[in-house]
Formats: sequence, C-alpha cells, structure tokens
Amino acid sequence: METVACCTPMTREPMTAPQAERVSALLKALADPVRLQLLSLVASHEGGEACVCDLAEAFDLSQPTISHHLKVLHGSGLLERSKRGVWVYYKVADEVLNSLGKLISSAGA
Amino acid sequence: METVACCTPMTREPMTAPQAERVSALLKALADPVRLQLLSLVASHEGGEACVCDLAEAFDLSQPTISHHLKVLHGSGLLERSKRGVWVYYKVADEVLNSLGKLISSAGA
DNA sequence: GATAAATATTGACAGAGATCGATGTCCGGT
DNA sequence: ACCGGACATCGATCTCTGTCAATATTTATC
Repeated sequence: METVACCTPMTREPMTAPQAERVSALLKALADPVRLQLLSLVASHEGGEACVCDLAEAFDLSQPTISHHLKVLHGSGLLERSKRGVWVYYKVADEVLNSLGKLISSAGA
Repeated sequence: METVACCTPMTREPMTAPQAERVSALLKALADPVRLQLLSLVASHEGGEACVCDLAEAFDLSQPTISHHLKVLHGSGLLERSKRGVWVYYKVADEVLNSLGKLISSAGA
C-alpha cells in the first residue's frame, strides 16, 4: 500500500495529473454521507473494529447497499477487512486516512 | 462560513447524518482530479492567487468546463473569488481546507 | 457607444454511481 | 448432510456529474 502522495503538500507546487488521480480516488471513496458515517462508526467502535451486523443496524438501507459501501471503502484502502467465523470485521486504515488528511490540511498552520 | 464539523474528530463518536452530509459536500467538491489540480495550482501560484486565464492553460479542457469546476470549488467554500477588472482571481480558503484535513486525519497520531 | 476580451450561464449528452430485490457463497450448528 | 444466518455479488433502474458548443454578461479600450 503506497503512500497517498509522498511529501508534496499540494500548496507548495501544483499536483501532477497522476497524483491528482490517485488522491481523488481516495476522496471519492470518502465523499459519501453513508460511507463517512460507516467510517466513523468503525473508528469509534470498541477495539476500533466492527462487524457488518453492527454497522447495518445504524442505517435505513438495505444490506446489499451497506455491503457495497464497505466494498468501496475497502477497495480504496481506507478500511481493512478480516473475516472471523461467519462475521466480517472492518477496521480503519489509520495511516492512509492520516496521510490523506495531512495532504489536505497542508494549507494553513 | 461555519466550521466544517466542530470538534468532533470522527473517531471519538460516530458522526451524525447532518454532519456527514455537510462534510461529504466538501469532499465531493474536492474529489475530482481536475479540481484537485486547480486547487493546488491556485495555492502554489505566487501570492496564493490565480486568475482563470492562468489556470485554464494548464488543462486540455474547454473554458466552460474550467469555469464549472471553479464554481463548484467556490460554491463549497474551498475557493474565494475576487474580481479585479476583467479578470477573476481565486484564492484558497485556508481555514476551510485546514479544518477539513484535520477532521480526516483525526485517526492516528 | 461599438468592439474585443475574460468569464459565466445554458442546454444537451454520455458515463458514473447509489440503491434495491433476488440470488449466490461460506460457515456453524443440529 | 442439511439448514439457517452473515455477508457478497448480480442485474436493473434512477439520479447525479463532467464535458462540450453555443450564447450571455461584464469591462476596458478606441
């Protein structure tokens, strides 16, 4: 899992097209209200982990829809997956989220 | 211009639906390769400002398309607009971008 | 005031994405 | 071996978004 966009604070020098492509892929994955809530639910759950059954209850959406959103988050590298028995547990990929945040807030103090 | 999502680091307790809606609106505005490059171009331009003519040259896109992207960025509060003569200058809204980044990277250290 | 240049708006279209119902897969228990 | 529950995949639909050509708006200049 490579770094988001190594050491280029986005306000120093213009991003290249490939950089922008990669970063926007991460942001697209994050830019959905349901997925934001899913991520924060996982992050704030005890142990930093949550199974799908815990998450699905919090929404008025069908199970396939939740599964779809989790797939997007996992596919982009923002959530880590681990299967234990019948349950699948998701966990926030701290480093990825962290470096993404730093990249964005590289503007002010 | 209110704060992105006041003081709730997203990993402490789950985001509410309205919070998620507001944050995702900002992220949607940012989650496009062209807009990311536009933002970084503006930020890295001398004086932290750039007029549309400076920006449009960097892309192989029509002028209305660039104008559209700038409108999205300005409409979401990520870019500030100021008209001087025939030219329109854009400038990064540091605080907005900053607080958004902090919100995201509130995961790790 | 007419003209030219810089930027914005409008209308149309194609591609992407969110959602659902139905179905499939995998695992644990009886 | 069968059954039930947890989660994923598939196919369809509907909405949203990026892009362009054409046109409008604003402003400086002659």
